[in-house]
Amino acid sequence: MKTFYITTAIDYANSKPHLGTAYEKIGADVIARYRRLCGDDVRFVMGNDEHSQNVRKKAEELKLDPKAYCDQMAQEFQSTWSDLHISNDFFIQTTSPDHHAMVKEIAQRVWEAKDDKGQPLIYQAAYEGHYCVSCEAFYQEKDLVDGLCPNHKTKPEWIEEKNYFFRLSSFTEKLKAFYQENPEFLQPKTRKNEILGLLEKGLEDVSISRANKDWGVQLPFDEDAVVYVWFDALINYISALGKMGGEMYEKYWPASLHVIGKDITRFHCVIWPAMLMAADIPLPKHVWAHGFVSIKGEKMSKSRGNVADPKALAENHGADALRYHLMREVPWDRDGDFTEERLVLRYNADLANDLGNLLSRTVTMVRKYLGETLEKPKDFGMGDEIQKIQNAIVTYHEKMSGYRIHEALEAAWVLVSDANLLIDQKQPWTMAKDPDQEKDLRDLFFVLLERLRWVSLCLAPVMPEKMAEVGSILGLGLKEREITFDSMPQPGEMDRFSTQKPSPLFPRLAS
RNA sequence: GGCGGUGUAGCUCAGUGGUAGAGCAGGGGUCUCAUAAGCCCCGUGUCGGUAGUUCGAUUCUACCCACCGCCA
Repeated sequence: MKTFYITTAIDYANSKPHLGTAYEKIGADVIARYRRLCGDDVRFVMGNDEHSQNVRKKAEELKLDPKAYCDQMAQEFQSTWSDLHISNDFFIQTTSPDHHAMVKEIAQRVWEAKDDKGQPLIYQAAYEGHYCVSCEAFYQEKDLVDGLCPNHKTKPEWIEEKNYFFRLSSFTEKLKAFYQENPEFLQPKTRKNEILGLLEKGLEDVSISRANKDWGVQLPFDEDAVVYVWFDALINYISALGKMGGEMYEKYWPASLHVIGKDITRFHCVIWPAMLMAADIPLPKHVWAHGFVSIKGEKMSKSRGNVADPKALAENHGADALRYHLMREVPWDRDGDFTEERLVLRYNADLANDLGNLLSRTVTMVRKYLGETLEKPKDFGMGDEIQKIQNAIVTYHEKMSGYRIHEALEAAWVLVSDANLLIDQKQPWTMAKDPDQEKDLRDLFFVLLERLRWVSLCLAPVMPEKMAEVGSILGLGLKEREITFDSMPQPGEMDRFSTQKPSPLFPRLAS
C-alpha cells in the first residue's frame, strides 16, 4: 500500500488558532482524507511549536509553568481542530521528550558533518545586532522603523552573544541542483521562483542557537545554549514519527507533503532541505505553500482586531459549511478573502439550494413514487448519463491530485447542477402519473441516486460529516476510513439504494 | 532598488492573435417533486494606461501606473 505522510506547519503555542491557521489545517485535512479515499496509508500530523521565548513569557504572565501552559494550549488547539473535523493521526508538541531527543540527534549529526571543502557545517561566531524578542530575530539598523521593530513597533535589544552558525552557504549549489532535478518540489510555481531567486543570490550562513539555558532544546555539544526555534521546529516533521530508524520512520519518511503558508517557504525550501542534506536524511517529496485568508479585504491581525475565530464560525454555521466555503472561495494556491456575508451567500446558493435540495427532492420522489428501496433496473437504459458521472470524476481526480481543491469542487458540482437540470427536463412528477413509464422512472432515479452517491464520495474530503449523512440517507452503510474510491461500486454498478427519509441537510440561513 | 505576481461585467474569477465568458448577486418568466428550492431568459464591460509588432491585440513586445509577495 502506498504511504502518504502529510504535515502542516506547527503553530506558536502562545496564541489561539485563528481562521488563517484553520484554513491551512482544513486544506491539509482535505488532502489527507482524499488520499485515504484513494487507498493510501496516510499519516497526517500537526502540532504546536513551543520553544519560543514568547511562549515562556506568556506562561510567566499567567503564572503557569511553561510546560503546563504548553500542554493546556495543545489541548485547546486539538479541541479546535477536532471541532473543525480535522482528521490528524497525531499531534506533536516540541516540548515532548521524543522531539528533544530527535533535535539533539540531528544537531549532533550536523555538528559532526563537513562540507565539500572539509569545513565543519556548524561553527561558533560572535553575533550582535538589534534583537526583537517578539520576532526572535535580529534586525539590521536599516530594517528598523524609527529604531523600532517593523513588526511589533517595540524597541529591540542590542545583543552580543556567541552563537552557533549553520554553514548554509555551502549548500547554494547543491540546492540549485536539487531544484533542477526536482522541479515539482515546491508548488505553486510563483513560490518556487522566489526560492530560485534566493539561491541565485547565494545563501548566507544562519544562526542556529541562542544563549539561553532554560527554554528550548539544549545543544548536545554545548549545554549553555539552546537550539534556535526554527532549527528546532522543522525537525518536528521527523520526530512526529518517533525514533530515527524506527518502524514509523521507516514506513513514512520522507514526507510526501509539507503544507505550509507562503511566508515560511525559505525555512522549508532552503534551510530544511539543507539541514537534511547535512544530516544525511532523505528530503521530503513536496512542499505546498498556500495563500492567506484576509477578512473583508484586510490582513488578519491582532492589532486590527479582526481575527476570526474558527471555532465560533464552525459553531454558528457548521464545520462542514465553513470547510466548504474556505475551500471553494479561497483558492488553495493563492490568497482569498473571507466574509461571513459571503459564507451565507455561498451556503444558501450551493449547499442549501443546489445540493441539499437536490438530495431532498430526489429521495422524497423516489420514496413517494417507487418506494423506499430502489434496485438497479434491469435493462438499464441511461448509460450515457452514467458516462457523464464518470467524466466528472475524472476531472475531479485530476484537480485533486494536483491540489487544485477549489477546482475539484467545481468539477464535483457539475454532478449536482446537471442533476437538478435533468430532473426538470424529465419531470418525474409527470412520469409518475403514467404507469407505462415506471421503467423510465426507475432508470432516472437510479441515475440521480448514483450521482448523489458519487457527489457524496467526492465531497467527503471537504464535508466529511454531511456527506456521511448523505450516505446514510442513500442507505450506503459506509464506514469512514474503510472505503476507497476503488472499493466502492463504480458509477452504474450499485445494486440497490435503501433510502431513509431525508431531513434538510443544509437548512437555509437567513441572509 | 532587484526579482516575481496580479490588474477582464456589482462581487469572485476563467479565457483567446480575429473586437470576450462562467458562477454568485440583481431583474423578468415558468414548472411544482423539493429546503418559496429548481429550470429558462436578460451582461457593450475603454479586458489598468500608453506606444509598438501585425491585415487585425484583451491575448505578443516595450514602457508606465496601481496593488501584492519575496529579497535588499
